[in-house]
Amino acid sequence: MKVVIAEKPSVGRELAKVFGATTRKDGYIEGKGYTFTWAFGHLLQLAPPQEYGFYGWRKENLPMLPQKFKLSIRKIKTKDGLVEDPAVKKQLDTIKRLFDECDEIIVATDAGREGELIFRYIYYYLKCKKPFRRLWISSQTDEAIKDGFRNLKPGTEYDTLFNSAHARSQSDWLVGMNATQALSISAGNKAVLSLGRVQTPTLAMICARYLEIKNFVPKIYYQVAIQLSKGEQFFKAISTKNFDTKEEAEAVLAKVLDVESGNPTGGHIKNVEGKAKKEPPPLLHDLSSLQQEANKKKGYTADQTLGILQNLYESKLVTYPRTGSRYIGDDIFATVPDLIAKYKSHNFFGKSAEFLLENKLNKRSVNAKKVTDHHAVLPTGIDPGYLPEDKQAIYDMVVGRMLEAFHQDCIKETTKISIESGSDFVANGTVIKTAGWRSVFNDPDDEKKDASENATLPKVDKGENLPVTKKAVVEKQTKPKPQYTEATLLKALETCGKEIEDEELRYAMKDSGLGTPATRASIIETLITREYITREKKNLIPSSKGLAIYDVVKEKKIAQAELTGQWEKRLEEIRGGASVLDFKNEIIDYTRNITQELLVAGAGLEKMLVTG
DNA sequence: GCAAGGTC
Repeated sequence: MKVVIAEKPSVGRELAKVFGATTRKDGYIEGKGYTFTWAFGHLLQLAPPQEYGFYGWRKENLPMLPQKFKLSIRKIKTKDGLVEDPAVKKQLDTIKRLFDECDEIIVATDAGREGELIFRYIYYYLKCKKPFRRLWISSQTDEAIKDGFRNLKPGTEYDTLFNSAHARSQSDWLVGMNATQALSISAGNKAVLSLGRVQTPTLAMICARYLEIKNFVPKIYYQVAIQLSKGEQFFKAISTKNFDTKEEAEAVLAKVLDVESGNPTGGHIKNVEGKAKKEPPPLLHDLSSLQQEANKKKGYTADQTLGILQNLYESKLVTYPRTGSRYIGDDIFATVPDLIAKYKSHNFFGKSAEFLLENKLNKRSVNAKKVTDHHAVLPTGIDPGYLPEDKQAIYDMVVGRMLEAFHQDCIKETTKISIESGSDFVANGTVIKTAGWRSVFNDPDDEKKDASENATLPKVDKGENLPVTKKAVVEKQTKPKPQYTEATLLKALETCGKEIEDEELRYAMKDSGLGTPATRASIIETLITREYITREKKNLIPSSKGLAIYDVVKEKKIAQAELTGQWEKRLEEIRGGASVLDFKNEIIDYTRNITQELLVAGAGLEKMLVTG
């Protein structure tokens, strides 16, 4: 018997279905000489400090550098504290029995670093010696699965991938556990002051933005605004220059040839420029883009959206949610017309669905090379029936985005009218000519609109002279960037690697950013639980505690996104066969340094924690 | 009491 182990039940069941295995047992499915079982993500984790004899939070224990890391069963919080998750324990027992009985294991965890780690932790924890081969697929269609099984790889081909995964895991433990204890102890051991490779740079981003806004000095400037009329229609134009003082603006205002100062047609049209602009549809949703949209439109937190989406996934209404890809492969694309057809008589999306069925689909979101462990989020086409409001809202965002993504470009026409009336003025306007994908929701254009922008402009010709019906000086001021919301923070976590100056580090982070799609919501929640940040309406604002910690760590590597870049670069080298030992030694060195530094630097925090 | 990673 061969046992196939997947990362999660949904994949295990899908594989079983393709093989025609149908005998459902508790925790696995049998049939056709195969047994299909699964994990629930990471069942095992690096054991906590006390399992190496580091009891309590004591300076004498630091830095904690286990000779050999141990694995322990994932814990859950109950009223009696942390206990081994009984569901995990049970599944692990099932896997152990199946591994004992089989003559070969086929590893079908997700095709990536963490997927490899999920399997290897189980394999080594169970002290299993059975041979294993690797299924490596990035699409869950029948064809891709069959093809993958015909091309199983030797398990050892992924040893270096496991090495890099293991190094990532241990490094996070070493730096995170030690830095957290060091800071907490030196601040008087009154509260958990957690630090980590991901959470601390995230906190730093929020604090830096907050301080930038707090210290922002707005600069006042002036513009002159005029209103012109063309027949019955009025439109607004703004001086092409900004003025530093009110006096300069008033001097320009005085020169305007408006009707009131005796000029019936004092607005001379110097030029009219029209341009058509194509706006391609947005890509399909990945988890992060969906969390951003849900935060913007409905105010849901990243964590809420993930929870709702997981729920929809468990009800089989949407595909796998924790994806970082906004693309699908050609195989999935082939199923899209049938999927769209399911919404033909939908009372809101029906029209869009019908349009798409009669027109060529836009393939912007179709690119197999950009599908990583999972493809973009799509509805499954199963009729959801009645859904509560929050689930309905998220479900509609998934369906609506699918319709948008395969829709046509939106065609806009921008018009720029240059006017002279004593001095130079300009009027801008944008008109949607063909709505294309924007017809799905018919939302107002979300692009930034300046106050000088006119929704529609009357048809005017070069050389015309029009009456200037109003004029005024407008006082304006420069604005700081806005505080982070969950939406803008998620975006920043995804893209922060792209702002790194060092080219190699930037490259190393090019498809990762800070954290992963599956973990970013929980990173935000951690910062809130620690009382480092609070939600104020949609904004994420640092607390005095958060700012005090930022002040202690802001110059240190643990607060920089670059640290992840450096690790990613080395981990990729390890995957390519480079020494694990060199990296581990560097991490141990760094752990020693940061621990020492924090044991000193945290002392100043004690007072803040007492006074609040 | 602690990381970051995965999932129910």
